[in-house]
Amino acid sequence: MGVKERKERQKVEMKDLILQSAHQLFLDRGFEEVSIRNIAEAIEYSPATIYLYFKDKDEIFYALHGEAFKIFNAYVSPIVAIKNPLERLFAMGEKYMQFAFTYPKYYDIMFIIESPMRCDENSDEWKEGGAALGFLESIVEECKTLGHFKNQSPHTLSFTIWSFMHGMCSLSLRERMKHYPENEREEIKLKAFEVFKHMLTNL
Amino acid sequence: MGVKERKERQKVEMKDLILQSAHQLFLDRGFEEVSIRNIAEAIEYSPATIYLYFKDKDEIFYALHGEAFKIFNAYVSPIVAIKNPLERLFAMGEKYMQFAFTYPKYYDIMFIIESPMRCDENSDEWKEGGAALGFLESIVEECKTLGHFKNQSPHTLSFTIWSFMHGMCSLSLRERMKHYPENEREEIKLKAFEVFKHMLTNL
DNA sequence: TTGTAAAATAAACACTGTTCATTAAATTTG
DNA sequence: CAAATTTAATGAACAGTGTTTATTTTACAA
Repeated sequence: MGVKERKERQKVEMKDLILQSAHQLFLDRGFEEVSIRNIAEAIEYSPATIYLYFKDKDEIFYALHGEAFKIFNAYVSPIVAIKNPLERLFAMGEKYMQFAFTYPKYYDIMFIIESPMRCDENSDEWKEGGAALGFLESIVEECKTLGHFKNQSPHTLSFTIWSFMHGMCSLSLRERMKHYPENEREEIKLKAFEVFKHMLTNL
Repeated sequence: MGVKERKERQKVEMKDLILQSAHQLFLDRGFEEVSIRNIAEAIEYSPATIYLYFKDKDEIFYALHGEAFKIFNAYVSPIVAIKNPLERLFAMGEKYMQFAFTYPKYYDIMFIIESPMRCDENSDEWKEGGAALGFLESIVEECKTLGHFKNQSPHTLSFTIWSFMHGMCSLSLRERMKHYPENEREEIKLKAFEVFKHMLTNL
């Protein structure tokens, strides 16, 4: 009877099991450092079994890509409580930084790692990603209604802000700040963030 | 007699041959996509021979890292002809972008790829890298003498500028702009650059 | 209980970076 | 010049990677 239904349920359960295991391993070691065999071993199945549920490693990447954005959105969401939109925008920037350095492996998957990165048309993996970007744009728009950012389109300005935040985080995560003395690195990031906020305030 | 000298000369010649071959292959396919065996095949030696001249693949990475920065510095250098320092700064930003999209594989090695990235103390690989950053700082300093960027330290501001430029370039190179319609991507980058320049002008 | 459909796997393929014992070449010594 | 020694190059292997396929095991239906 309900055998077909149960089979489908078991199928998604197995997919979840794989994903959950991959999730934890990626968080610890990073995407490139985790092999299909590692995941298989963790769930006590053979490597070939993984391929009955995911076409290839990229397919797992896509799933975790969406997952990471969900976690990001949850991480950032508390800022909605902030009334002043400019303050909220700045708080979002701070949350973005904190997220990047708290969950560097997620950040990698979301913004740095090279992978097919489809989302041409069907998208689906970028639904959560687009939500995060849309959230930023909506805050920028709200700032505009209060008289900030004169003559600037929220669309363009959002990308400008994202670019700065991402640049700072990815340069740091990918160890391109080593020419700055170790004890100054944290400070220079914070100061650069202050400078950028100042630039936005007087825009 | 001069046999020792000749041997040393041959040693650096061999190193150069390997590097030259690796250089071309990396430029075509990217660092991760080129194997030691590929390089060995290209120079018609066995893979093990590579290891007589380079400790490991990272060692080759370091060499090419310096090489890429030399090419970058040469690419940017024409802007010294520009008298006005603010104009020169903006021209450097434009050159930076052009370089990133003209030589994406170099840009990868320089700023994105994950690799030991030492330079703790001895440095040497970052000599050219530091030169590029120093060049930027000197331009910012010159802008300050002309009254721009009041109350901002060139050190911090340089990193702020670098962060924005790198963020924009790396988001684009790593395909994180796919949620923007294909025909708008180029425009949004140019517009964001304009916005950032405007922000700097009124700083 | 037998036949069939589905799920899981062992084994292989073609790669990867890297090491090491062995062979080949060049140089020094007797 | 021949023998001994140092140096250079390599073949073969190790342990790993993503992925595919033929085979076996399991689960269900008749």
